Amino acid sequence: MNAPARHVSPAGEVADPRVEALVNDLIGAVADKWTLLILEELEQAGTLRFSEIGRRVPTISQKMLTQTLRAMERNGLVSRTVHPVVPPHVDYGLTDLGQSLGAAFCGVWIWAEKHCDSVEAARERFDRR
Amino acid sequence: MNAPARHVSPAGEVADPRVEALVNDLIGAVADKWTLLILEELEQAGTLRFSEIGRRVPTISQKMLTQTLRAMERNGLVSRTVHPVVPPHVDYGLTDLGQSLGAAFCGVWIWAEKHCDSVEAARERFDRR
DNA sequence: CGGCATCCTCCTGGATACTG
DNA sequence: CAGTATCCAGGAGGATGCCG
Repeated sequence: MNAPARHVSPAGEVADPRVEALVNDLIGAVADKWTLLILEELEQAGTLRFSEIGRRVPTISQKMLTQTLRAMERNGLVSRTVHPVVPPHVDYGLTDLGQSLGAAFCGVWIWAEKHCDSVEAARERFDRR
Repeated sequence: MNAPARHVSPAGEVADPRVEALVNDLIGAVADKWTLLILEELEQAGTLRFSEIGRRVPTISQKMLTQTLRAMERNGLVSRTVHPVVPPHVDYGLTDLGQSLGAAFCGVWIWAEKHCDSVEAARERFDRR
């Protein structure tokens, strides 16, 4: 995901271009389908094992699961705890940063739930041409 | 974007599976990099022409611009007004639905601005291995 | 169990050229 | 100006197999 352009914060002031590139990049990294779904699951459950997350997000392949978890870990959103036992046991949980992101996305989930009918209606109207 | 699994709303109650699929699909449709950036621009400017949006989001190709605007229009997020003059003049603006989505994403932008340093730090820590 | 490596396919998305 | 059409490369992402 490359880093696009200019952004003026909701507060109104124009951001320094360096920060801005970072922010846009960050939005791209974080506003990802799998990231969002995993974030949701971890927020609900607190802590989950690798395979548990897979079960809760059935449409994700384990490749994407690994990949997404790794990216989230790199971005400081999740913590990964390996218990040195056989068979292996790895727990994933949200960091404080991850939890704050979950809270930030809460508004979007609510929006989606509230307006999914409107969107569906809009789609049908649009498609009828 | 296919439609994944189960979702429990922030309010806590388990959603009806039909709504749920829609919501997840909606998240996928809406949590898209270009959609977010265009949403931001239209929210700031109120109304923009096709080429003006392109100028404000320099990294977007005009193909993706057309495509994303069309999808947003279909989802009822933007309204498209064609002025029948030569040369053509087309205005794009947010609908009420689009504005409400912009408001919902506001929290995410703020999060990104507030925590981009933490994320960068986390990345450096992670990469140092 | 929780991965990583490999292979292979498809779709996204960029570049370019053409039109009303 | 605001698109549509075409071509093409690269990356996303699924399937499978192996390892600690």
